[in-house]
Amino acid sequence: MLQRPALPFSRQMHVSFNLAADLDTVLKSTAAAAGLEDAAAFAPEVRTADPRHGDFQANGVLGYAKARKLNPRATAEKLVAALPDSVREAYDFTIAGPGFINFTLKPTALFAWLRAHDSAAHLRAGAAAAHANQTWVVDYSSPNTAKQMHVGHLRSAVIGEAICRLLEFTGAKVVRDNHLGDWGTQFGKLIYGYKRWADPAALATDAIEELERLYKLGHNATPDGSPALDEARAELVKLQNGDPENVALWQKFSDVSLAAFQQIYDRLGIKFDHNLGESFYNDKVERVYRELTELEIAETSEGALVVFHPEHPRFKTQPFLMRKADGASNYASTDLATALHRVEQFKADGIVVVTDFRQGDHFEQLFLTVKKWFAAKSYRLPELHHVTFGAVTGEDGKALKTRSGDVIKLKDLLNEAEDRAFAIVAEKNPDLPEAGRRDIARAVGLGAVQYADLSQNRSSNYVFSWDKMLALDGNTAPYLLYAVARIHSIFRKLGLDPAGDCHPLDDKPIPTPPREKPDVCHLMDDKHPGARMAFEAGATAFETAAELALARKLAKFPDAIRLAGDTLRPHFLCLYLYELAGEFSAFYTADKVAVDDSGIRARRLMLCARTLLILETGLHLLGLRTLTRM
RNA sequence: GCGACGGUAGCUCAGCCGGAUAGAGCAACGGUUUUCUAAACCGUCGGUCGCGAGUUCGAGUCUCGCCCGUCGCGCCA
Repeated sequence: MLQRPALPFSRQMHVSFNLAADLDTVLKSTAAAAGLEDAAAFAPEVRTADPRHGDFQANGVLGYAKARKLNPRATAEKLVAALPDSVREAYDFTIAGPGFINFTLKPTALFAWLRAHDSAAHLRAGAAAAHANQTWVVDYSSPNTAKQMHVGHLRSAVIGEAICRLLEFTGAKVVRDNHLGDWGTQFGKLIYGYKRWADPAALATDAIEELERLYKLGHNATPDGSPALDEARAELVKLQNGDPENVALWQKFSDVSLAAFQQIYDRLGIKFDHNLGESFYNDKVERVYRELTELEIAETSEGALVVFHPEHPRFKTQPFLMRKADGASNYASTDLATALHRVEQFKADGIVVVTDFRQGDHFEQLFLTVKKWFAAKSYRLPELHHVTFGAVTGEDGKALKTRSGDVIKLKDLLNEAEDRAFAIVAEKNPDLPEAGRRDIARAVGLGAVQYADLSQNRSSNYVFSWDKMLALDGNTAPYLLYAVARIHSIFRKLGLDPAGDCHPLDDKPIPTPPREKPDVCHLMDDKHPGARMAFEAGATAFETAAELALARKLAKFPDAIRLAGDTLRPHFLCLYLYELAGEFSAFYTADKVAVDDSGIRARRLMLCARTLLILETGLHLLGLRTLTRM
């Protein structure tokens, strides 16, 4: 997997991105060099360590030695004795306890890592090995058309977008696909209501609001068993049979819905590549029925076409119902067609579907079915991931509702976030002009909502609390944004540009990182790339506890990215960024940056620049906008 | 009934392939500002990791049983 020589640090100024991964590789080959028996089976298990013990620790010796009835400490000593110079140059190491090997980066190696990873492009180039040359389709948000997005749509959108960005950062080509709920029986009632009571003025001002009103009217006018319900069903049949008038209405519903959704998406930094809703797969389900029937994966049961999985304890009797007894398709059939389309049209290596946990059974059955189907047909089988998340509840533990008990519209929720943030900004920073405060409030308010959703393990329910998400203490967006703003402030005061790279995720191609940097630094000048870090020239070695703690935390960024990307759990990145911001705040308090000693000042500016780079890169990966002041 | 997810400090949550003395924030109490944004920092207090067994050098983490909560389980998505 690693094509580069696995040296954590070498004289060629080549520095690995993920130090832990490279250390693991080196230790594995060291085991062979040290003559350990069965060395090929030795797994070093290098991971980031509690800072009290060092930067990284290798725990693998214990399990390895125990399985072979060896003395773990003696084995560890043998291994350590054979460590190559590359490791000796870069790390101090000790054997501790029963046989842990602790590695602490030497300040020179730490310095070299920070020197090398000085731009978003370099960070991305380092991270891109994980999903290089892969295409991933991410299916998220996926609201129903002709309805408002409400608070229940927040998590899928926010988590999905963060996952897209993580996958892109780790090298994947990402296809963002909004699998809209744009087909179904509700359109019969909506058309019924629309044809009788549509208000053109209301449609012009807030179309979605009006469509919701018309659906309710249509629904209330067509109780079970009524002749009106038959009429509504007739409208649905006409739509399904391609009646031009109803198709045009349906198209209008979709168009105005998408326009309304985009207003939300714009605020959350989301832009879909495709909006292939259920309707798109109408003419593609026949093939699914045919192939699954021919393959005898599907069978008829009680008039419906279903799939059972005999090898599965539950799904051998719990059917996957893919065509209703009346012949109509349902979401199982369209989801099967969707999987096929993503593989055939997008050449997906991975598919990620982001929905709440209640759909767990459905996707488990879907994926089991897809695996059998694709295997039988020799279709390429992508990685299939159902990314689930828990419910959003109020502080009483119940579903989030307005005071009057209605569903909270997402639009209103985002507005309230901005308003609340504005009130805080106005209080904390009254000197700022109105426009500046508004802009800060937008970033802080929306960021707070996004970050609150992302910072918690997505598997559990999450308690929505304005006060907690907008707090300046703790693992919150304002705390992180404040750290970013303080760093900008330092550079602003000194008249310096922290890197000219304040928006690290702008659409730049992933470049091959330049490997040489000029030793001679020039005055800051945008026309001389590579010279913009002039303020770092003459930086001396890190000395203070706060400098070292911050520097060491910075070098753990690759591990956070790897963990979040591998598990599709953005909260690992959040936690890292929070800890990094904490280290920075401690450093900021303990060590003044703008000191007279040029060497000290240069190295502290370098720490500031790297902290800013990684905080901003990380926050942008989460979908947040960062600020230069707040 | 079967299954998924959750149960860790008073509250809200982290805790990666089993690893070292289980960590944060809030709340409570105490301290820090002629210095780059105090929207900050430092400290103190706070634990039967739901309960009980088991596996092992080592369990919050794995296995089994039980309790509690949320949710899912045939024609909604």
